[in-house]
Amino acid sequence: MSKITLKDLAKMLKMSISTVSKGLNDSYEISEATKKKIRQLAEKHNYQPNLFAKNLKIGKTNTIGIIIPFMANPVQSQILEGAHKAALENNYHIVFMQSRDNNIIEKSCIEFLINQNVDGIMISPASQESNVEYIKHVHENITPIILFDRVEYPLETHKVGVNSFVGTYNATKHLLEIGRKRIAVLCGKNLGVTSERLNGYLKALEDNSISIDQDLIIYCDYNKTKEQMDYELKKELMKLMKQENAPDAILGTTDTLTTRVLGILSETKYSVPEDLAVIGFANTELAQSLNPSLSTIKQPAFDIGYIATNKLIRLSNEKDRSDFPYESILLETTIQLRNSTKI
Amino acid sequence: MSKITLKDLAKMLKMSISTVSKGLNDSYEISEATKKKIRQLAEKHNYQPNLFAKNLKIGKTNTIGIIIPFMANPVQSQILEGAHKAALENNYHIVFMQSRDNNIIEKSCIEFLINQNVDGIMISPASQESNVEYIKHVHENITPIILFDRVEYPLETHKVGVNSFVGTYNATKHLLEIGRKRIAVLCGKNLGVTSERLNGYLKALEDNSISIDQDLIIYCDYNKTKEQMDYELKKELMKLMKQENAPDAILGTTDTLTTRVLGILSETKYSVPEDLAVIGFANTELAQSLNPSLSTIKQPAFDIGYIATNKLIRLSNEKDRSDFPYESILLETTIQLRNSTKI
DNA sequence: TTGTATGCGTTATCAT
DNA sequence: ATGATAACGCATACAA
Repeated sequence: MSKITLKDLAKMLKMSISTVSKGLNDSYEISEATKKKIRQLAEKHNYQPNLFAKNLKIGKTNTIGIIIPFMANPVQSQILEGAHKAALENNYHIVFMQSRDNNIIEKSCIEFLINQNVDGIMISPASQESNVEYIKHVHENITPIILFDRVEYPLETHKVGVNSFVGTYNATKHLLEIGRKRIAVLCGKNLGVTSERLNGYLKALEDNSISIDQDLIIYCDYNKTKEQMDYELKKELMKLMKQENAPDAILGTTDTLTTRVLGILSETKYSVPEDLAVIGFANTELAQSLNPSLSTIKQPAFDIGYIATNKLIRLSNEKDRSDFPYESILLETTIQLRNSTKI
Repeated sequence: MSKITLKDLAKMLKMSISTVSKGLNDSYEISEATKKKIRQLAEKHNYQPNLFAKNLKIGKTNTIGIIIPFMANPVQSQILEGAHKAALENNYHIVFMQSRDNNIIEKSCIEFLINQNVDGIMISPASQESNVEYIKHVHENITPIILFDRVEYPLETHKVGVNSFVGTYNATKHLLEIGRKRIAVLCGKNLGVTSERLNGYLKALEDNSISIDQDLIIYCDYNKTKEQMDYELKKELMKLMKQENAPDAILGTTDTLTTRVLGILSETKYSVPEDLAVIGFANTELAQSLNPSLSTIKQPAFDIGYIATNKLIRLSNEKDRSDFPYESILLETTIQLRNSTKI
């Protein structure tokens, strides 16, 4: 029941190994008649080339590395699902690593992947300035790197993410349309996605002639523990709510922040959406199980993974990278309005 | 910047390739002095053996296959995280596949993994009777298979899952303690985990002298679409609620069912926990963001993945599998009581 | 204790 | 159009 090899096929066909190899690789040197015979026998025995031998010979691994912050996270696992599909279709393997939003772990992930001889790396950076020099060095000298998800990062390469600006712009616009005027916005400190998402919010206010109040912009530090983050966010929020000019809506710029703030609010006397309308980035199916159901900005996470992986695989096969200029692909988000922003 | 090979090291050390190889593999044939020299140089140049050459030679791939129903699912992705850690620690790779709860896809996943020459396969079966004969055949003749998560499946092998019985027993007991007597239970049709989880529920009722009402046992068909499933579950539930003897609590035996029923209830006039207390299997952090926060039976998903992977790796390295009898490891669940079951 | 030679399953170069 | 042979990097049986 052991694997069939070229040698086996050659013996059965009474041909040489190299003829069989060339036949299966559709070489112009082999006659159609022979190719047909070879293919038929290979098919019959379900011949599968030994990837280890092949890769050893070719010097490629047909493997790409993917570095994500956390895999047990709805967006990330959906991205991974898309990446998985693309890899499968191209006969590639994936080695995935988790940076846990930590620069040092991130670097060791990259080093590990390089040692694994991957043909390329996809990374969603731990932060806007994590390992910039090192990543640049790897990209230029060792193996191609492309960015996904968190694409606001100083590296010239392919980037696949979402149009953050439009997502928060539309969400903010919606809040204004239902009559909310004091919109608090939750941002990730040092997170690459923050600036564009904040810009969308600011532009929407500006376009609707609402003055901007810096107090309504709340930054949360992802480097702290969940408990610490929740505690600080709650404090900040409660301070605002007690002011004369209390907010009447909340916009979450990341999945994490959007879902956590709901838990925080449920512990307080403020109700959603009566006191505070809530909308934000969130990719969880659970949004509709929440009470009230949560209005969300949904990212095409699967597509991000799928497209990015295809890009990387193609890039890793280019002889000369300068032939193909780098692209930034920003997919559009979709807004799902539910009860948390009901008028 | 290309990789350093044994040949390079040998040249620098003025030794033969085989001496260096043996030295690095700590062979008894090599003197300590030489070993030391070899190791130092290898360390200095960060030598990493080429896995493709090594595997080609050894005939092992150092790769295991993992088949899960869906990866973008909290429990599954947490299991995968544990598996990932174990694999990393043992210098193994993971190729993961998704069966999408479908027997046919499941079979093709197995075939794919066999073609990849994996050293073993971990599987969470699509259903209780999916591909039984084929899986048995693979396990006995091709590559070892172990079961995780959904371990109620007719195959003699290592199994790593949770103690389903105790989980639902305790949850049911809790519902009784807070005074609920008419507990509806949501089950997955044809799902391996169902029987034990249902048994836990039944035993708890029995121990508390509550008579069993078959009408309160609701089966949901995982082969239908989400919309269809939701529709049918809602209908069933509403029918019960209109009866004289309406249920006053719901127990969900899977993550999917527990979270979905919340969404369904929020569309009705019935409130949680006043009309219906809700508790069930669920591994999502979001449980506390829900309103009311959801009481859950939590599975040690990370541990399941970690332990199962270690088991499989060890099993794949046994010369004679019969030396080591198969084990069934059932980890305990934990119950987190929150507002959805408040008295 | 160290070195030489062989082969794992491919692909590719060079005959024939 | 087909076949013999070398090489990829490694481990190992055997020779020295």
